[in-house]
Amino acid sequence: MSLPVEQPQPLDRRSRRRMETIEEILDIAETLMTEEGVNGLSLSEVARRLGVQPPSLYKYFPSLMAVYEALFERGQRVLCEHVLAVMAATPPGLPALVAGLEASVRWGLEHQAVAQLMVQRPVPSFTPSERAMAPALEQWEAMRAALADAVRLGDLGPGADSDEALHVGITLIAGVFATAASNEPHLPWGTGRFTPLFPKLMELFPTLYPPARKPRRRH
Amino acid sequence: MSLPVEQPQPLDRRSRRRMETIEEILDIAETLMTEEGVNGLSLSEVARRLGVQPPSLYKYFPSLMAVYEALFERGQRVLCEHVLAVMAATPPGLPALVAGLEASVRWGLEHQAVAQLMVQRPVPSFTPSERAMAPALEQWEAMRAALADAVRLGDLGPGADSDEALHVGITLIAGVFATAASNEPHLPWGTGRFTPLFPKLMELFPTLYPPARKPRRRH
DNA sequence: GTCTATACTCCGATAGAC
DNA sequence: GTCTATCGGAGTATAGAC
Repeated sequence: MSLPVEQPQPLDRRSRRRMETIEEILDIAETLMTEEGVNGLSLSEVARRLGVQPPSLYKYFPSLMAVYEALFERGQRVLCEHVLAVMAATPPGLPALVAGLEASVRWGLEHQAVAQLMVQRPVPSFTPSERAMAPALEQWEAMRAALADAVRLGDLGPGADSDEALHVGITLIAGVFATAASNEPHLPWGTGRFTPLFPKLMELFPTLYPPARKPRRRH
Repeated sequence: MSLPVEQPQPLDRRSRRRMETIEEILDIAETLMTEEGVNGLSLSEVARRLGVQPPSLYKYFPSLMAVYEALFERGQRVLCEHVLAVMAATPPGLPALVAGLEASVRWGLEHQAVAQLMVQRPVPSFTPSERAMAPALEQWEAMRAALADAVRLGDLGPGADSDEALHVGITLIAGVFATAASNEPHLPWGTGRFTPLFPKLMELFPTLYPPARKPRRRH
């Protein structure tokens, strides 16, 4: 997805320091949203924790909404890279799909505040740009391709090569995320009442789209 | 659940007028949360729309948090009554369970703001009281009983008489609610990309808990 | 790029007259 | 039970000195 040269590093010390500050601002903002809710983000409090006066932040972000936008964009980008990497490291077809879905919901639970900003719309006055949305589309395309692979490899029946099957997957991970985040936000994956259900929920795919012949991956 | 005499009606005109005002305040608050987000609720704006000055509201509610509490309590109570009525009017066992789950998620989509207040915790400084929570427990107990019925009637295997199966149901409706509310909040039930998946998701129950013999309700 | 100072808006809540 | 007046605080954002 990205060539070896990610950022050509034409950055002088000044620019690099500036980017570090921006990242630091976003990290503080993320912590703050975790503690006070997504709507609890305020530039004054960020400035307080960063150790500067509020007006200084306007040298880095032109408005509060710009901070939300940057958080949204960074979240989508990081999540997408993570999910694509996990899927690429997993056997194609149904295993890759399941691994990608699990990686998504686990990342969401580890970054709950940003995840809420990304999937719900808790700040009505904020609407993400199309550019910030792009990684999400890329991620869904990858899962859509995994469904097609699953059909081709005989993991699932032909009906699974469909947007409907993708939406089933999205609905299932949304359910695990919502229940776990609301009821037991601090438990690690695999413990508690909801995240252990994930493997069982994945059985819905072969139920809804049964393959004609039995799956190939029988050792 | 309630005897014919619900409220003995010992209410004089004054008390009745007062209760009407309280309901009106809650209705306005609900509309406001729908428009501006759950956090967008403000007593000043409620007063503006009610046509009074902000201090007047303090004759009905001692604080903003008390309004949240009343909204939460009313939501739980109304939802619980609705779900229990639907389940009682449906054949017992798996059909009643599915009907109750569907009624829950449909009610949530028709009252999205209150539903978010009830299941997520978008206002960190607000914590509902145990009393306001009680109807929710009653509702889960009813669904738990429906699962037991389903096992007894042969709709599901013995493993379905479990909290785990209940959590599967909760996770599924949470997923439909989250995806539909976020992506297509204004579409009626049964249209769009997510709510039509509900019947398919319900197939997960017999998949996870297959009955020994085939279900009885073959006419 | 940081600061001080400030303008502006909004809110929750209380006191007290009527 | 309504109002006016007010306190006290929060926030976003801008202007301008250094």
